[in-house]
Amino acid sequence: MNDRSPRSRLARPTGPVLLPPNVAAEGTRRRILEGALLLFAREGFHASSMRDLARIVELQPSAVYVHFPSKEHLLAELVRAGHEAHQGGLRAALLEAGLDPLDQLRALVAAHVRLHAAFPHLATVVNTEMASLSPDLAAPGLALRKQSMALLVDILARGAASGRFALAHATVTAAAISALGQSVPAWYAPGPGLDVDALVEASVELAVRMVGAQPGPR
Amino acid sequence: MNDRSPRSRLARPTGPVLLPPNVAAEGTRRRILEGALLLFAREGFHASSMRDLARIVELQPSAVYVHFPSKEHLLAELVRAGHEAHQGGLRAALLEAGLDPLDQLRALVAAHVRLHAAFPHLATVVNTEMASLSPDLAAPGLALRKQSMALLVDILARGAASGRFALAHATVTAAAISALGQSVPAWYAPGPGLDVDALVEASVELAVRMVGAQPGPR
Amino acid sequence: MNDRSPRSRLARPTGPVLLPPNVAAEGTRRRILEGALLLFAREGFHASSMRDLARIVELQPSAVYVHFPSKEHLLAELVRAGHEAHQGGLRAALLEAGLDPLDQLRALVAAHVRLHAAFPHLATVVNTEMASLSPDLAAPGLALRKQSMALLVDILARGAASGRFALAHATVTAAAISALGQSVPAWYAPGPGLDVDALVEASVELAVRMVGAQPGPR
Amino acid sequence: MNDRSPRSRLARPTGPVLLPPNVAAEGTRRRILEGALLLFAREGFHASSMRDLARIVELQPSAVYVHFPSKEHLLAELVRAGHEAHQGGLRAALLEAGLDPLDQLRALVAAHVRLHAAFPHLATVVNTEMASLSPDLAAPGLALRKQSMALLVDILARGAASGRFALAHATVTAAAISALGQSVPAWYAPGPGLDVDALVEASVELAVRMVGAQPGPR
DNA sequence: TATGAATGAGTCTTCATTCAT
DNA sequence: AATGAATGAAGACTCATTCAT
Repeated sequence: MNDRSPRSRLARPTGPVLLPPNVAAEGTRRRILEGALLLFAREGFHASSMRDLARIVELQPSAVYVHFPSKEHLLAELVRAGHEAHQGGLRAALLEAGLDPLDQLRALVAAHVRLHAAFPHLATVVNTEMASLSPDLAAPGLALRKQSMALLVDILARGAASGRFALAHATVTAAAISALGQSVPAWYAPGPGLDVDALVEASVELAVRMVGAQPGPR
Repeated sequence: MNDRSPRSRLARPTGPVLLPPNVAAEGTRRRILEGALLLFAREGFHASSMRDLARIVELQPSAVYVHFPSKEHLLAELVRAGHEAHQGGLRAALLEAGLDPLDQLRALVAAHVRLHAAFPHLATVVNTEMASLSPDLAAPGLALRKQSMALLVDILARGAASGRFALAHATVTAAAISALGQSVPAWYAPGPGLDVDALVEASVELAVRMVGAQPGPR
Repeated sequence: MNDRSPRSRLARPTGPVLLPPNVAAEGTRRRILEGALLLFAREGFHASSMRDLARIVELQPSAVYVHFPSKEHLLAELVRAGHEAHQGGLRAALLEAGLDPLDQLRALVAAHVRLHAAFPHLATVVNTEMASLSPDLAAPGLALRKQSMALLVDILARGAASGRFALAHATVTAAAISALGQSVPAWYAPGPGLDVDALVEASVELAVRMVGAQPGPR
Repeated sequence: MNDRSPRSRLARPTGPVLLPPNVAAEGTRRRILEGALLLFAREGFHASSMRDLARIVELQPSAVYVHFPSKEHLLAELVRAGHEAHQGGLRAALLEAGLDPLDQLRALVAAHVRLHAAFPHLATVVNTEMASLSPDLAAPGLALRKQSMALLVDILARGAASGRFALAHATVTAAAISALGQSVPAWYAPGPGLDVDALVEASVELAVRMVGAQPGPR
């Protein structure tokens, strides 16, 4: 899972995988993206300077512009990648789930939480720095985000309609489940105390409780 | 939706109450604090310039420094006020609740959510910009935050110990309940569709479900 | 010689006498002058702010303007006082000396050095900060300075003409004697190792040697 | 009196040599250093702004920071260069002098005065603006200064011990000789009236008289 | 006589970005 | 693909000074 292969002595191994597999970038371009991700996640977009980034990736500031046209485009690329990975992860999970809304909820929440645990930096940047994007560059992400939320809302609606869920309040429940995942990068660090699978399992259980799942058909 | 009534030019009405009652500032100092709150919440601390702030409060940038020694101190003051209001709100709620952990949970969650709904700008700033504070200025807030979390964790622990709660996982549950309130400013706006009381009620219900509350003693 | 009398509890005794007797200022005005003297001597005129000064004299910056119209006028006052004290000191010394150029030289150098040892802060300010004065405010000081130099040059000239001195070079000698005194504040601090009288005596001896004094008439 | 010959607009002739040979800087970096030297010498460090400097060297203020990290570092570089040139000049002179303290004194004073006459701007900055340096940046210069003074003090001590000198007072004599050179930039300008060689010769003679040199061995 | 709030110009420095090489 | 020098705007903050009280 960690593909660090021996590289030239100039290589700067990045340790854990920071970017999801849907990011195609390689070489310097990828290093810049990873540096920006780390930097933006740690300092925030506006507190990060191109000089800081250049230092991290051991390049001159001007060299960054060979690969990305602006600081904002860097952020846009990360936000886009993050949203697509998220959306892709949710859709893939739903595809493997059956038609039962409860199964679908379990699958969706598991994927949602797992993604936030696996890519905490990216999730942080996506969730806290999208406001720093101009409307044009933010639009695609916003659309994906809306779709992801719709996925959850739809499951809740169908579960409620079928009597499978006893919702306290659809919107509030959706928000709570969404927040459950989004808050993960803020507090969770994988470790012996709580591994990712246990985190996911507990989160799923909480979601199931929140929707007031009724005894199933079977 | 904008209820600012026509007043004298000098009045500079601030519309809704932005700052909790524990903020003692008056006059220009208060106006600066409110302007900073609005600005920091909307743009983020690092994206907000003292020039912007000065423009908002209709002062020269240098005049802001008559009242606050630095931009960071402005943020620190807001963060401090926010944390104290939050802590105070939680403690007051607990004081009125009985000894039953479930009652305490209800009271705590209600206060937590209500505060986030009543002071969304302040909550946003406190939750997203504390990292912009130097360790010295951040410390008091961090301490309060820890205490607030301990309040919740403690209730969960006592409820679990007494058999009143059937927790899926204490830490995850605490995080989920905390996130439930913290996410409110990001999506909720009081309106006919969902008033604050309904939001609070639904939130409390979700928390109760999350802890797996068992039929009470009586 | 130190006239510190008991004053109100607000009084801030200034310790050693910083200003020569020809400075008439009293009360707050004097305290400001002394504070400015200390500050300008320590930090330099341009590195000293009115806020710093106000802090030193425990006043608000605006209160300083009640006594002096500007920062530059403060400096001008000090420079004027310094030059007048210097000039006065030299003239008084000459008055007591006889007609012999060597006696006059002794008297002049003694006064010159003694004044620099007695009022080192003032001498420092006068010698290093006069360039910070606008031509208008600098003019009186410049004139006095010229006169003081003329006093020395004249003695040298008369001594040379009468065969009493065997000068190496009139201008260079005058400069060296002048510098001999002016450098005192930079290195000398009264103490057991070298008291003022010894400093003065040694300095006079050096000057006498520099002019190549010949065996006297008698 | 102004010998700048007509050259291309871009040449920005600097006229006389302002910096000693031990300053390696070239191109823009050197121009900045020279501009800063002129400016600091004329206005004083604190009265000189980076804008002023940028205007002098025909650059944007920000471009100065490409070459020097701060205004203070500019000063530090000048002070360092000045001290090293001074120290180097003194040592070189002593190397060529024999073992006789009187010869050594002559050599030392000649070098001391000649350097101050040759690089008056640098000497001015070194002597008057070192106090504007933070302790860290001032330390190297302070150390060199101490060594230079020790060179003189040592010669005096040896001359006195050997009976070659009849000192009035070692410390005062050393201070006077030192001041003799340091005061040069304040009053001396090379010209037909007094050329550098004559200045040096006269200065050496004054120093010789000050130490009370006795008839030599030969 | 002194204060507290305010001003407008200025401080040093950093920013994202460009461009010739 | 990358550099080093440069730009012009903007950053936070300080300055000397004013003025109503």
